[in-house]
Amino acid sequence: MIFGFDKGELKILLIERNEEPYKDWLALPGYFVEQQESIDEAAARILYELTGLRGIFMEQFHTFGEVKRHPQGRVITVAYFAMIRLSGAKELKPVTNYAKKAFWHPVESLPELAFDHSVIFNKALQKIKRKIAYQPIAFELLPEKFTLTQLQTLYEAVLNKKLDKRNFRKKMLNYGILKELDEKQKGVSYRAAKLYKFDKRKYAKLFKNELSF
Amino acid sequence: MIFGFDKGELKILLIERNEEPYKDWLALPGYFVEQQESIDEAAARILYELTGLRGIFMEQFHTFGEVKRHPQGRVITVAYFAMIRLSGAKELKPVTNYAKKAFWHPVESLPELAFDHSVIFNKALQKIKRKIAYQPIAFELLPEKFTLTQLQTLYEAVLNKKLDKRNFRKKMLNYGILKELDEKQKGVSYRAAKLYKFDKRKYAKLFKNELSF
DNA sequence: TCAAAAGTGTTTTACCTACACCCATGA
DNA sequence: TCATGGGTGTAGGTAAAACACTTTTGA
Repeated sequence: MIFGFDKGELKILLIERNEEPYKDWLALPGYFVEQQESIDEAAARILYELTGLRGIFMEQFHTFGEVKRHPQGRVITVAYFAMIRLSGAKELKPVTNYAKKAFWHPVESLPELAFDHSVIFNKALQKIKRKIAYQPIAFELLPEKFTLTQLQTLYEAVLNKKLDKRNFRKKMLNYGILKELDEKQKGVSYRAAKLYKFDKRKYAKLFKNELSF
Repeated sequence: MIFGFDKGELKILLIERNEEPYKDWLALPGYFVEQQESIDEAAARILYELTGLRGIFMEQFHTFGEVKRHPQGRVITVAYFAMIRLSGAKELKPVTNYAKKAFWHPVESLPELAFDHSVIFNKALQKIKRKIAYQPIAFELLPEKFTLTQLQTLYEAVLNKKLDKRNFRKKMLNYGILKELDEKQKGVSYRAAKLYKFDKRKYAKLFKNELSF
């Protein structure tokens, strides 16, 4: 499950399958773990094969092991989610043969997916909804420099509800984990907004393990 | 990982292994998934073989897939935690042959465990520390009828810190998920405390999915 | 009557919520 | 000059935290 955020919408990466079963169906990216790699490494490798990106934030969230979830025998899936920055048009050229193509799709109005992938998707979405409230995963989806409105729009997209602008800003700035930059937005036809950075050091200092947003 | 709570202490069930590798070492209970069962079913079966109990609260929490975690080749472990009521002396007679014996051990001062089981244990403990704050898992560890002091002692054991009695009671009762019984403790040589029950229906009514304790 | 735990309120502080207008900018 | 989003403060309510004494019971 690879999440991205673009134009105010939360999106996930889907592939069109090129293998039986469920050939031509849409599915979540994923493949088998090799003999000599850990499951974390496998997840990172598969992400790399699909997007060409490394060093991306990834986290395991659940393992699916129903007997009948794969029509041709038992398959156990260890599911991960990743979050990547979708700044501009990132080219997607799958280096894999199990996928015809890969593309971004908004999490609203997802089509039916192969296998039990809709179940997996729902679990992931639920997980990040909770997680965004106490860990700084939102910043993984934004460009390095972002405006408070972008950040708020992201929260609104993930939580699927409107937030109050003044309260949101107050709260965010109060945590003291944003660094205000001496820089403003460019190329907009309205008052340019200040840019901010996520301040990892302050975050790490304040919260050894976790943070209550 | 099977948690229990007894005499104010949080405990887990350990086994002494009867198989190589790590024969005679202490370890977390667990074994292989059969061909025709889901991983959830396997976890429930293994719990049953060890304790004779069914219908216990269980939840998957992480999957461990490092290449070298098992000396004799690759083993992927899907780890679950379970919570059982330890009222009185429950007999433990392992029906399994991979364990010589099984016994309860306080989570404080755990000895070194086989494989990477100490890592697994720490992850589980971390998980329930967070989870007890927003989901009613504590009640799974207590007898059906319990006093507020017992409940508080359990929270203190899990969170590993003292809580204020008055604030704890106020908060708990305010959630409205406890049913006060017309009954009191018996056999204590001090003022007997009121007994309470966890009220599942009220909980379900108030919170479709989750609760913020 | 003693020991042990049950049970109970108030004050202070921090945070959450609701709410509306002026400002800066580029087109 | 207009359209668009940027940016700001306050008041009221709710929940959290700190804190100590009286009551009940059985031994």
